[in-house]
Amino acid sequence: MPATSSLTTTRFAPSPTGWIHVGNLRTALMNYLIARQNGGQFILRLDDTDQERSKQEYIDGLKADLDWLGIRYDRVEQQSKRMARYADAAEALKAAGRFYECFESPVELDLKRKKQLNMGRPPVYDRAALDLSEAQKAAYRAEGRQGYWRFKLDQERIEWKDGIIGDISIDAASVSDPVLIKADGQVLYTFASSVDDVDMGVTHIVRGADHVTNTATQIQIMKALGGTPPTFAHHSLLTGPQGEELSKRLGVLSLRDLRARGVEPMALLSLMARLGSSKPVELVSSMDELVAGFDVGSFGAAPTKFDAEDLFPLPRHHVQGLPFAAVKDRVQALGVPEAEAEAFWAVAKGNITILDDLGQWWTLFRDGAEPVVDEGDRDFVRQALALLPAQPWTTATDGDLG
RNA sequence: GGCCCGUUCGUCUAUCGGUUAGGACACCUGGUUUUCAACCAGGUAAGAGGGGUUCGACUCCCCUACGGGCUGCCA
Repeated sequence: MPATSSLTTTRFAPSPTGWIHVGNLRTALMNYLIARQNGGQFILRLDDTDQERSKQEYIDGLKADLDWLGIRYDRVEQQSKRMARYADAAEALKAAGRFYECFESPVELDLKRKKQLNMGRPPVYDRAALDLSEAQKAAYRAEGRQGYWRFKLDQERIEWKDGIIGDISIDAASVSDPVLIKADGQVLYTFASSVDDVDMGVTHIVRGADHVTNTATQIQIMKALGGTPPTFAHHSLLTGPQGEELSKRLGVLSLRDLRARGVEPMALLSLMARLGSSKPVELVSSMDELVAGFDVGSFGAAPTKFDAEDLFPLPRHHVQGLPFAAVKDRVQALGVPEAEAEAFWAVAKGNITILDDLGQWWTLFRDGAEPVVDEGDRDFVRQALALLPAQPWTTATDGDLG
């Protein structure tokens, strides 16, 4: 084996079209841990080929989130800066006869799909453009139509051994030839990603199960590019407590939100490195421990139910064990007088799950509370109150009451 | 509709034909604690349904049901 191919290289390739959330984090962390485990490279790759939706704001946010978690990348790549390379790769595939130009409009394609569905047939592209003569193509262009390009799949069963799913195969005939270059010239994710993974020497790819079908086509694209497909592992997607789509609830699960609420990075990482795996979830104190105890193969292929509430036992455990020095600033920011700050922390820490909870306890300490007494208990409580010794009550008071 | 994956305690899962079906989290009980949390000890709790194959099936095969994913000139 050549020495160059033995360097484990993984990547986290988010598209900067939103904030990262717990689902993304799982993917990022798994790839990161694999690189660290093997002394390899971890690349942060910004899949920003969709210029419409990608925003600098999200790139900054995503870096800040990774930084907060201590997930360090060895280098950053950006697809929008590699357009020339994609153009070259596209030319090579055209020359090799693997790219073919099509002229159907999105509306026409949509119509075709609907017809196929109505006839009970799978909505797979019929490859009509393959039969277009040069004269016909010229005629379309003369009409002002812009061609878009599809990758011609070899009609065979594409097989691979998935690090989580195991042996899996997909028949290329059941998949449409993927469009890789749009009519406006924009390179699509499936293509850019394949070119990058080959060029950057990526050896292991862990991603969500939503990419399984993509993997089949990408394997063929990578091979056509002269590359060797990496090892793939597709982790199951997170669903809500009832098995419903998680996306609806993602608002409360964005990393920036969790950070704002005082969730500690190691608590979050400890959970995400184990959730869905056969290994017990345990709070670790360092990234090294996470690296040492990580095993992609221990994850199951079934969808993972995830209740946001399950996120908090670990942070609670962690936060309650923090020394005063670690939270001093946070406590004082609440307006707790310096003289009382440490005592306040000592009493309040046992009652919180995340640091945010301190706020309501300080309010209680400062303002006192309105007693909640059931109607039927009023007399009893009044009598009890009357029997109580005079304030102030101290730790000795309880002893006096016997 | 087609294709892919899946279904074991409430949750995440172990088991690779013969087990008292194991662990972790949650929960309950007891201990400890001024209270709560933490901690310690113990406990409740599971193989979707139906057919096969086999001496024997959670495990292998088929069907059904259910869940997830994909089926974009998104990623």
